[in-house]
Amino acid sequence: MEFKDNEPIYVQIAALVCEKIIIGQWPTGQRIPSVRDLGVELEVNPNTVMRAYDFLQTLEVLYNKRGVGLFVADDAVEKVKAHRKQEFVAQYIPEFFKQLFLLDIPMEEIARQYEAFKKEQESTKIKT
Amino acid sequence: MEFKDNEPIYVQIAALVCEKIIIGQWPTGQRIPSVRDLGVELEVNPNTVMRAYDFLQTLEVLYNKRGVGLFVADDAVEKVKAHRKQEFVAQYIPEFFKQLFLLDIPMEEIARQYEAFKKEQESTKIKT
Amino acid sequence: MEFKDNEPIYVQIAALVCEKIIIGQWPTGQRIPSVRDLGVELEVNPNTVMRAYDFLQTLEVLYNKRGVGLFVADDAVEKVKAHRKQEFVAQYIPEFFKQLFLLDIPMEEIARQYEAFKKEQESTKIKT
Amino acid sequence: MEFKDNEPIYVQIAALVCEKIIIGQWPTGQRIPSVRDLGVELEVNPNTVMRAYDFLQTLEVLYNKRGVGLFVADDAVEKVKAHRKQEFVAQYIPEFFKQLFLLDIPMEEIARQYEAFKKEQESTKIKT
DNA sequence: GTGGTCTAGACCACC
DNA sequence: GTGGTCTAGACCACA
Repeated sequence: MEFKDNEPIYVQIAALVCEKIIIGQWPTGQRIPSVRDLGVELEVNPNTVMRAYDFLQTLEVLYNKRGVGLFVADDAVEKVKAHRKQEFVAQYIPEFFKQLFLLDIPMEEIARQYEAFKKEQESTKIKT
Repeated sequence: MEFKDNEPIYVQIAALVCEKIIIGQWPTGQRIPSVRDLGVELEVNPNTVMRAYDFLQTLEVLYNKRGVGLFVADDAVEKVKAHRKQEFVAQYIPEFFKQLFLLDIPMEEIARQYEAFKKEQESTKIKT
Repeated sequence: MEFKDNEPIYVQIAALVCEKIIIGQWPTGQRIPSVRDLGVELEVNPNTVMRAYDFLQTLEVLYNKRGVGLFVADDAVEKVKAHRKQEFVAQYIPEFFKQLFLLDIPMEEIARQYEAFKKEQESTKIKT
Repeated sequence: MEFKDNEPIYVQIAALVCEKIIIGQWPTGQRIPSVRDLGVELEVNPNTVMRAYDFLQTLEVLYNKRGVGLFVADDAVEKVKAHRKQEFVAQYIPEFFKQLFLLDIPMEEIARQYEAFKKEQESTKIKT
């Protein structure tokens, strides 16, 4: 897998995991891939995967059954959503509005583009 | 001034300068503060300001009269807007849409909040 | 049963067994549950129980009658108490005092809380 | 420096830093040793020091001036004390009481030992 | 097998 | 100079 280089890899992995949890690909209560396995799959060092898992453990999205593996917490989906939403509202939105305002981009255009984006998403979802 | 810590300070300073140019606070053709002065004002190392200015010179938003100082280019406003818009559309928007989609936030809510934001901006503009 | 995750499970099981011996729930000379039975009861791997039993055998708190099972040693209570007390004084107390000192917690408060704790213990003991 | 081997080194380093902050050896607002320097002093890898510093940054006890170094937060002392006290009450105290109760150790003995401990502490303090 | 800790060494952006 | 990221590889306790 290819990563953006303006953000640490482990952060991107954490985000990836969160998405898998949100969309239900890694269900609640289930064991997730070991750091070694995911490391091989993503072509990164197991330590890097661990750092991502570590972060999600402090968020209590994952928990550890020792000697067994890491598992998705029961309320992981809500926690992830809450965390992401908070970040979104606190950081993304203000910056977004500022840019829109300074660049004189009408909200209608954004809304139109978003409709197109949503359609695209749903069509790709069906394929998967 | 306090800076966000998820972005290099010099980038934030460059953005600040761009905004001053867009809103006309630093008009085209006019000399801008020295790195030392702005460094003192923002409480950062002059080198950091220098780096921001350098960056804007490569974008040809600022130009250098040797021994005199840095000046705002004639077509600075258009250049800045073009650059920012390109960045905004290419990087910001896709990520923004993705979050909106994953978190099930309706576009209508965003639009509503933006109206409030615009009103606030205009009222503070008058004060300044 | 749920275990603390800052200590190996087998150590916690060993401690649990010791307590049962101290309070007389598992009297001296008596056979104790098999690793399988206790494993089922505590919802852990039998191997983990085995490890706890092994540890207590090296302490000579338990002894093995081959083909029959594990039994509580005759002087188990004294041995356990001696062992625990030694550990308590050597490791726990110094750390405890250090914390108390750094955090400016008066000994009187601790003593008061302990009285409350004792009362609670005795009242629950009656119920059981 | 020598570390206990029943606890990760980085945790012990974090605790060490906290103590230095509490007793005022590393005052509020002041820069602390670089990861490299402290690594040399404690004879551990800089990465290990960093992990300790990292942890204290998430607790907002330390903060980062980028390219400059790490600094002790303004309210570091209170934060550290609050954090330690909470841990102390939630984990240490219950275990402490339980042991005292099971081992029939009178509170008076503990209190007496603590007095001795305090005197020793204060006499060593004078030397330093 | 699992996660976790630690080291050594490299590279980076930032100030 | 600073912190931060990443890798490779070793070792460990735990289950």
